[in-house]
Amino acid sequence: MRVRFAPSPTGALHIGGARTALYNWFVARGSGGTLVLRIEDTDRERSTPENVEQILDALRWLELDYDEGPISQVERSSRHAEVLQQLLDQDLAYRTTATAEDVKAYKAQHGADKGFRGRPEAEGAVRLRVPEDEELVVHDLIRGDTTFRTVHLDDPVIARADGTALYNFAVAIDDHDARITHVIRGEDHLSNTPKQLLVYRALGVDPPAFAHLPLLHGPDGKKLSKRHGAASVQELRAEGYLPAAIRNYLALLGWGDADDETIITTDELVKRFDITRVSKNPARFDVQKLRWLNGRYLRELSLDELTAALEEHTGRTGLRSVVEISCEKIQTLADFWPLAGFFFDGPTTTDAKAREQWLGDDGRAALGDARGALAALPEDGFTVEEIDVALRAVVQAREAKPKQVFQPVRVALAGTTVSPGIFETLAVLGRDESLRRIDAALGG
RNA sequence: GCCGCCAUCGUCUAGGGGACUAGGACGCCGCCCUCUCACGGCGGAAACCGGGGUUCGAAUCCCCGUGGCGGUACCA
Repeated sequence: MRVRFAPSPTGALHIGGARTALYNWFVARGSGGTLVLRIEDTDRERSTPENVEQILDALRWLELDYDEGPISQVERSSRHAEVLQQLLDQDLAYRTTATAEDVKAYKAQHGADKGFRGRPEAEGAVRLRVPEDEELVVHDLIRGDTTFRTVHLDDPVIARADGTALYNFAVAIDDHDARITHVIRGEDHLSNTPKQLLVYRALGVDPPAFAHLPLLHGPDGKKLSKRHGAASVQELRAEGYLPAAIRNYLALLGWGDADDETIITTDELVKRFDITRVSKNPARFDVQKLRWLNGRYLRELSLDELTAALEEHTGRTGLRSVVEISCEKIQTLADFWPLAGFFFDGPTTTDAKAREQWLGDDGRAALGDARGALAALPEDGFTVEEIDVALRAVVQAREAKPKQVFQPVRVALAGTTVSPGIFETLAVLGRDESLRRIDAALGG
């Protein structure tokens, strides 16, 4: 199999596009075939070299490698011109100056469901001749057969007046020349397929196999955008999601097999993925589930791996001991700093409500007792076990509930009521720093 | 408007005529664990869009309706 992924290089690799890339990759890898990249860059306005590079970078980050490409439509313009002239010579296509308004007028006269047929002229855009009334069947690996009648189809413009090729024309030529066997793309291309089928016919070649993926929407059913948290792979990366988790989540967004499992390794996915089992319904992107899944993947990393990932993400070093005690509390790399930043930057989050609740008269009294117990511990005895014993003794002595002692300490150290385990936090912070922070809290 | 695609819990899905008191996962709720938040464990609420057929029997097949989405560019 020769499968091709054709991103539209607008800079960001949209999540829907990432899923299409992933499915293409599954099919290519699963069949021992080849993944070819084809860049849809005939619209030079937005397809800058920088944008193309950003897409490739996102693909590499997701670890979706391609064997060939990128094929650039712009670079293939002479080939497109050659085929165009051929179709013109064979009278399979014709030039016309008819505009969109002319097409509208034509329909007003002949009926809205009648496709536009133009009159050949010496100049103008090139339109492909569409058979008068014939049934064009799109065989789709996911949807089965869809029939389009050519009467409804306008003669499509395949090249501008200046001779440059348009998408529906270029894509067929490029895919054929690249010997593509499988075209897997978004459902928004389904209606374009009959036009491409006509181009293949004019070329006198067999079309590839098609599979049209259902579209992806945001949680509200609308088009996915930044408003929904993230719309591109680049944004997911910035928010600290792992490539493996994204691959797993995206694989399941529109596909599932009889096993119905949720956490599946990429290797297993490649083996199991079956394009014919892809869902026909549009799916909604649910960040909640991705977060959960990402948390599962995060917790499967070794301490060293997670530390390295977090140090790269935060740009800080020396995170290991803190990572060790907070790893089960984060779902993305971005969750780490808000939770554990206080270890390094001090209790900067001034949570007034927390101070009010836990550092009132009772709290300060408990904190004072806790300070005494902690200060009694030797420098080299400031361990989780010893701190545990010492603090629980304070709880006993005060005939208090554990949290009545622990929470004031937590607020003094972290500035908030949420942190890793209090004994672990104290041990990692060390005796001196812990006492310093407690004194600061008591003094304020 | 015209052409086309789609329709199972809030979300992602399993299901392909009897195995369905419709299964799993996220989320939600409750309980357990517990120093907070989590993690983990246990339990719960929660769906076949509507109407007609076909059939002994329909979530599953057909038709209509409704709804959602896509295409309808000298964009891709």
